[in-house]
Amino acid sequence: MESMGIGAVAKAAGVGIDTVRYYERAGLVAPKGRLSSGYRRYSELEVSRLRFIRRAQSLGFSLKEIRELLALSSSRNVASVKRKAEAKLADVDRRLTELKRIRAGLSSLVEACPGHGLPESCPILQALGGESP
Amino acid sequence: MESMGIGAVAKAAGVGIDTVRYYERAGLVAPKGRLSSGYRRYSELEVSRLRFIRRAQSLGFSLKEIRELLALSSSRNVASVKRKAEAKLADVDRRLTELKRIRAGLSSLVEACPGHGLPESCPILQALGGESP
DNA sequence: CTAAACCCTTGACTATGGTCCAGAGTCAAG
DNA sequence: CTTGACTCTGGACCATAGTCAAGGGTTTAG
Repeated sequence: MESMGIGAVAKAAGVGIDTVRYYERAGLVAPKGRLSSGYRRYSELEVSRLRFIRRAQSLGFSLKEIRELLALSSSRNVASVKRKAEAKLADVDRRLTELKRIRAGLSSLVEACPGHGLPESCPILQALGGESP
Repeated sequence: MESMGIGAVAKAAGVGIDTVRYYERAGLVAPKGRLSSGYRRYSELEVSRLRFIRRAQSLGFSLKEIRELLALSSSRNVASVKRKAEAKLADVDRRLTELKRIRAGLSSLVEACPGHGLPESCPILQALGGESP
């Protein structure tokens, strides 16, 4: 498989054709070349790049951040790539901490609710109606 | 301060006036009442509600989810309130699991990257460019 | 009373990350 | 050569979560 069309590259990377073109508009992937007809031609390199994008997205990077990451990877600046990943990790940790806090609050509310009786006996309603949970 | 206008409630909750009206359209907050002129009037209750929305949002809840959360408070059925809170807790747990997965992926990548040298030595670029776990 | 500050509605516009469609052109198999 | 699959461009459309502007009316302080 020397080179492939947009349908093949999309299928190989597990994304939609429109998504490939969307990523191209967003400056994330470019075809290896074009036929005289205008048809885009891709190689395995672009498949890897598309998979990189998907993987990075699943790790919580926005397309803008991924574009920066890709730019850095071609500038061969390993230190910058690491710094960006570290910043993202810190962001994830912050979310994790806050989510754990709300989990604890919600959990104690659920445990304290008898599940029957008057609304006054339900701490969930008390918490939502009155002060913040 | 018996009652306040939209500007005051927005300021007290730390959001924009347009945002308050947007939340009203989205069914998240309603003014306590209106003047004959049509001006919205709010009490401290709405300030709490707005603050709750902001906090829940910062924890990664969408406005749709927050609306569901808030709907719990207007239900008079304690059992159903408890069930919904439990479902929301399960939601939070799923989020937590996903975030932990993201954290683990990022963390191992960051730890394995030397922060200098050739891109070939950077596992952030290598791992993301290669296969998926 | 006047003027500043405030508020009203409607509707357009922003960014993100796509998805879909029309109408036309191109490619590959039979 | 014909047919069906594929691809092209451009633009519309979706949801989410706002933000801003136009062109009014209202409230309040001096």
